[in-house]
Amino acid sequence: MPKRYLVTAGLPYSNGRLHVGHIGGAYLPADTYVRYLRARGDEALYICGSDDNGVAIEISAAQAKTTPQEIATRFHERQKLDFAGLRIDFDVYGGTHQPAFTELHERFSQEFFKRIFDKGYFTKRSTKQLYDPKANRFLPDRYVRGTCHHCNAPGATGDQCEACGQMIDPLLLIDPISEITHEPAEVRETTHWYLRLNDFEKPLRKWLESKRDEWRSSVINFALGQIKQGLPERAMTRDIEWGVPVPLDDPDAKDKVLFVWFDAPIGYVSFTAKLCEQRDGDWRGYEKWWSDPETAIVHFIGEDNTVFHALIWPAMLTADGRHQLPYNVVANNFINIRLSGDEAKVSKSKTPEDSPVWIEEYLKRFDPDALRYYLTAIAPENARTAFDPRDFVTRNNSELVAAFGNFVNRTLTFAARYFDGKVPDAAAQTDVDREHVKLADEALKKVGKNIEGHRYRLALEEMMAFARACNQYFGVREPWRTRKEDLNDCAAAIATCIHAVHYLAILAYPFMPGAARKLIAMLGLPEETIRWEPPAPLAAGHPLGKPAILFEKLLPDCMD
RNA sequence: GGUGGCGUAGCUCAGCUGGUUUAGAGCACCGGAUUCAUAACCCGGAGGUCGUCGGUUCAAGUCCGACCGCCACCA
Repeated sequence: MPKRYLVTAGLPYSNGRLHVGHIGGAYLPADTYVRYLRARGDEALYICGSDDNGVAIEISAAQAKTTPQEIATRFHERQKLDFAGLRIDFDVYGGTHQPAFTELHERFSQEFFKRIFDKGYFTKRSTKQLYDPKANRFLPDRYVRGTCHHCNAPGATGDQCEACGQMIDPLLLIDPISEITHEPAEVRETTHWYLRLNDFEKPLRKWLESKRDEWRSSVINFALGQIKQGLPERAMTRDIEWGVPVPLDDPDAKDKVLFVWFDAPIGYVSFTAKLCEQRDGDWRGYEKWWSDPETAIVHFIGEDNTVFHALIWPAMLTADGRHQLPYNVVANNFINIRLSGDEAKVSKSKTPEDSPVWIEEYLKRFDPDALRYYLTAIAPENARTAFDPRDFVTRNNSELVAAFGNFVNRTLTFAARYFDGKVPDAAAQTDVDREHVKLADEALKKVGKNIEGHRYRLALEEMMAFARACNQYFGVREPWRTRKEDLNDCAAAIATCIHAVHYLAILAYPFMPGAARKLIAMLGLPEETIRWEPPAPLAAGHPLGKPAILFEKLLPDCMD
């Protein structure tokens, strides 16, 4: 058993707004996991931050006639607010090019690169690439257009021809034009450093095989499949200005930066170091988290990042040799959206700007916990799923409001009205009552086990199954009847229901921290009492807080 | 073309290493009961030859093969 956990979620790229798919895919399950670990009593850190480097931000900035730094910082701040609004609580939210983090991050990245270089794992090689003489820069494939060398159709981009659907070799494109300046592009020679991933095939395969029982099979199968096909060399440097300068004393390294995917995962390490510096005044504290084998490092990512987290990053770590490999890589698929019946990807241009699938918009109008609940319920753990606004409303109303919230509400209003807002005496508890408490214990175990296995959907269902069982129990015990016929029996039933509410607060905490907090307050308890263990029954006479609506009911068309 | 995934009630999906399941849940639907509760809750009912065909097995949504249909990634 690991002694402590370091949890990361894939760094969001800071050139756009966050939507529900981002959250449900990585940040929310990771947050849920960390909350659970802490409630269980484990030491855990949750590390994240923005990925600020790379050509896309450089080009966004050029188009918006501003600087890459301005773009990166603007979206960094907005994304940070989105996370906070959803109660996704990182211990540190860094950024690979944010003022407070840049210095440490560049140093870590450059030293990392240098150590791998010194060990001889890079191959230096020249290639030809398209160049925009007016913009004075090499052009990524997407930023070139020309006539297709397969079918002679105009307007093909450097990666694909829309007319014939074939892949384009940008160097063969006829009359290539830069998308940046709309001037003709020319071929120039450039030099890059390639990481020989094939050098690591054997250790990576062995390591992945050892994870077969623990990891999601899709991640293992994908990674092993890539190794089987043979890992290629990959360029770890780029011809752009915005990024971490290549730290080599070589004229060919001038004006080049590290490939974003080289420095981005190092962000996990440099942000940890920054956090240690902020907390304890010494950045070196990060070693406890990254080098001590008693720490388990768990990466949460979207499916598109699998190759980097399961192969390239582990290869980098192996080459460097100073840190341990990930304990688990939890990859989720994408979440599409279903608007007016059609399923589609969230898109900056096609998704309406004020659609609640954008987190900024959602938070203006709705409860963060409702979204956390729904995104966990549709978590894309085995396959892509779709965010459907109408389904969101239905599940909010029929599950959170009608089942979970209703049980809490009927229990606490009953206690407020007929027992003076105090916990009644449970002395007359029956076997039925004790059975119900046993069911609660089982729910706690099952939900915990499923979270440990990264089966969040199932875990949430188990929580809801218990909430439903609570309503059944309430119906069986009929306190509204026994109140008039046998007050002691009624008291025992309501005391048991209050105990069950306490269980629900604990069960809900990893998924819906806000609701859990409200429940704890309604139970008249101090906030810090949430521990993932069977709660002691509240003493008879314990004063309860004021009952309040836990989840708001939504109108069917409120998301339209 | 290669690789991986998916195809189970009207809808959204569970069913992990084959045998207590006569195939499950939620929603929607129908009937009933109840009044503590945000017309919420509770009980009952209806609804599926588990994509198709073949195979392995005492036993297959669950394993194997072929095929059909969707999707993603790679070429």
